Amino acid sequence: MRVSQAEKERSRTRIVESAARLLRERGVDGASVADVMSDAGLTHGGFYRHFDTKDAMVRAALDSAFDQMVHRLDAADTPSSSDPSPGGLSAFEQLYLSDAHLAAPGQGCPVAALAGDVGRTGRDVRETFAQGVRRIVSGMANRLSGSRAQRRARAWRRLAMMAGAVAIARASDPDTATEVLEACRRPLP
Amino acid sequence: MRVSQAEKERSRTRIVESAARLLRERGVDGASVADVMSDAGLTHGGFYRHFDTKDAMVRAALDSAFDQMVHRLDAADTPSSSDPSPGGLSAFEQLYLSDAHLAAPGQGCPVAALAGDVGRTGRDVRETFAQGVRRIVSGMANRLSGSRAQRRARAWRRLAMMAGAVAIARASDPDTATEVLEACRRPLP
DNA sequence: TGTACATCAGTGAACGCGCGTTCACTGATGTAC
DNA sequence: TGTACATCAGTGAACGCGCGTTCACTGATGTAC
Repeated sequence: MRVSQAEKERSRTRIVESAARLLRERGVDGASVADVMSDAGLTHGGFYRHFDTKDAMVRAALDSAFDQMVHRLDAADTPSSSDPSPGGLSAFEQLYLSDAHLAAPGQGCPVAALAGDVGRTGRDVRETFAQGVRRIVSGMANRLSGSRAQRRARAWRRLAMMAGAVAIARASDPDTATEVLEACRRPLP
Repeated sequence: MRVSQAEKERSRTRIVESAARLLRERGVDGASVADVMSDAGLTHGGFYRHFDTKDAMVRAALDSAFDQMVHRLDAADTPSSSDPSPGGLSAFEQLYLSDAHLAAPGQGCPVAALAGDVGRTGRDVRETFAQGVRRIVSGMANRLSGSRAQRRARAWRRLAMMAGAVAIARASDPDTATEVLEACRRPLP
């Protein structure tokens, strides 16, 4: 049942998109190769026609998730419209700290969902993750004011706070989740 | 080979301490019951004389890890010595954002190490986690100035930022790790 | 353009392995007299 | 205080299960002539 090259490429795209969602929802260990293939409408046996190892799939899925995130950052904040007041939240930051983001990890930021998991994986996956995080930070820094170093430092602080807040909120009860998100929605330099 | 009640209690303490370390080092799925029992100097078969399920062990281990963290917060920051300058870092925060904390997750903050994992576990574990997080936040808030609500909100923001920063640093390459930690060491209101 | 054949995407069974949990067993501890 | 016996902490083998990965196979695709 060989399929065409174009069909194979579409399969690979579906696999990566399924992986990007399931990894964020269930974690690196919780999203099995069989789960991902099944979600992509395939059987698990064909997996190794697309990736050498599960790790390779994780890396491709992280790239895809970070692509999605950077795209959302670009869409939410045009450089001119953002940084509305000193310390005010940009549109991207409001989305990040929203209840919708809390409830939909599969479509959300891979930093909030997977930083802990990735910290325990191999060097290659961490390299891929770090590259993605730097893309988000660069995008955020571009939309801030101040010197280059100041903007970059502020972007790091804001991303760390937001990712930490969403991770804590997801790991807690609803009241605690509301409290941490609410606190992080206040102005920050 | 029954052992005395006192010996059983000592076994339980060793199991919980091993679990508290291994969970933070390897994650909830990565630290197996057999691993933990072996680390505590026992065989895995006896595990269920101490806990009904692995989940119950995770909850006890989280309590222990949060105890350790709150104790360290108390030791590092006596209420009078902290909040040295507006926005300055307390001794606890300096430790939190240190390279030593980065390199020793097994002895470090369970929020930075396990928030992602706990977000995917059952309600009981999340409840235990939330309780621990609130203890840390209360401790931090006590050492800040301003109104009660302001102190609490600032404590949430700082904890979220620090936990996010350490998680990102552990999931990245050394250069990126240094950059995010360095950025978060700067003053924050 | 048509034919012959090599390639290979996808299938489904199977591999060894480690997981959480259970169980029969051992023998020191705790208890009842 | 000493004896008889029930309790149960800890051992090590075993359970079913799902994991990542491998493999023989199928048959449509791609290629060489």
